[in-house]
Amino acid sequence: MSEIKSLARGLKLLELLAQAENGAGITELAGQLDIDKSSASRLVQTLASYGFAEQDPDTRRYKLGPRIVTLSRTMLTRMPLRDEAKPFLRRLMERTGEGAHLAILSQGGALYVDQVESPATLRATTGVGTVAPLHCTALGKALLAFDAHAHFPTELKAYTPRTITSPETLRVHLDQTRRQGYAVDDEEYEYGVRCLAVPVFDYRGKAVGAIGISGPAGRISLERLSELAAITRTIGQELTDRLSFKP
Amino acid sequence: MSEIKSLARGLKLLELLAQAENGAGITELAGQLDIDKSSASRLVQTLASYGFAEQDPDTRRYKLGPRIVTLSRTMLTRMPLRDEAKPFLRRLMERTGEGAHLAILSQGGALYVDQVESPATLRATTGVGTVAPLHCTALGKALLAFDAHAHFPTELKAYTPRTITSPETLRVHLDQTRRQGYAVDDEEYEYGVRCLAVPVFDYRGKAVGAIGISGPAGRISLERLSELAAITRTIGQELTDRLSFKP
DNA sequence: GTGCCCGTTGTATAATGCACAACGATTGAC
DNA sequence: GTCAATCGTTGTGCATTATACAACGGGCAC
Repeated sequence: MSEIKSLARGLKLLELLAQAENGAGITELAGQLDIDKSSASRLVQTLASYGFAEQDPDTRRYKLGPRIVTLSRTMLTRMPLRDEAKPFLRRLMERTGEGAHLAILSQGGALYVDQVESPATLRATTGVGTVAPLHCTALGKALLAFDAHAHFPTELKAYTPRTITSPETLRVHLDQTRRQGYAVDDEEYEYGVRCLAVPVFDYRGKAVGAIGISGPAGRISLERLSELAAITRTIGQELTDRLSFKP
Repeated sequence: MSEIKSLARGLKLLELLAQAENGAGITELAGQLDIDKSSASRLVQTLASYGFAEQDPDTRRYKLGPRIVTLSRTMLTRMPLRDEAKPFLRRLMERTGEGAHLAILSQGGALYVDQVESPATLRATTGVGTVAPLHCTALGKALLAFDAHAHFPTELKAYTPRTITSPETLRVHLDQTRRQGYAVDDEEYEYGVRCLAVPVFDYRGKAVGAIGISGPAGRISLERLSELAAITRTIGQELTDRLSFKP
């Protein structure tokens, strides 16, 4: 049980550095963690000596270090699901013409772990590493509906007027999602952006992620929706089939 | 001076987890750091409780956690150079037809922090977060030649028969790079891949990064080299100009 | 079933991180 | 230009805390 306190503080400092827009000063950091300046200074120095933090030579303020970017990449390249899904994401993009994404459940949201951008000039781009809410994105809904580990969100924040904010409505919506086998985000997270997503299962039948497309509502029209859903479902099923032979 | 020991150990554990291909066990980790199993267990538990590590429920082995990917993204989005460079990277890709990259000096190499992929089916893709050697890549050479903070590599590892492995040759080569204002990697890092890069300077005249293109040697032919170099130099200069008004 | 190896947990001791304080450096106001 | 205030860093004694040792419980192979 017992956490290592100073390691925990160091990690909290990393999160604070991440939140700070233009870096953070030692005094400021110490205040937020309610620890002494000297402790904060030494902790951040340690982070810096391993490349996890960096000091601006001019302002003496600290920010996140480059080592994190490196680690992130090695983590992503070590993710088997990502390798398996890549060609299917490409196909999904080519057949629909829209940006394709792969997400997993993480940190109470949908974590985007890979993408294939659409060549169209007008494109909805959600970068790898983003955590999107579960209740108003297609990938999120797909995870929420099919992944047993997903916690039903306690707060349904409204991002647009179309966002579903009532738990009952969302539950009904998720039932429908399960029945039809794919999830839709109809401008519920961002104005003018529609998304479609389907879950992906591993050899044990457990949902391990979701793939989907995302694009301007003008191109992903309501008339094309069922056609695009069919394509997405097919490719999702193919990926699931591929993952069935992995144990 | 004095490092916080347990934080340092936690960070070392992160690096070990990054190196481990298929996750790592506690005993194994403890052995590599020469600490007790119990310490390693508690440290990794702390990492896990903040999402920096993750335990496979089946094998009980640990691997890197998803929080790192999130942090990496926030760090990249907070990097001003990246925002400034993005449109220039796009232009570079459009005018040359090759994949364009932005790199900074970090961890003794060239850290790729952004890219715009070529639409061509045959493309050389080096993902964001990769650290490439300085002596045999165009971006690396550009940084090595123009960034005063760059340390001359102690070991010049040969990746292909064309890799420059002699320090004297490399110094002469870097002099030439400085004179002509752009760097070339002629299949010195990867077979069949040629790259071109130019440094980018901030308002103080200090090199803060490099941008360049990378593609199959068939398309980046030696005849087109000077033409492509001119384009890259021009766009690099434009980005440098843009950064001059930032203080 | 039995022995082995793994990850986790309890505990006393000693090492380590912490609070307080002082120091140099930088910034801003007058 | 001078002074004061603030910031980040560094020393140091004390007390908290991380650690090593040991024991435990579970999974796996034989």
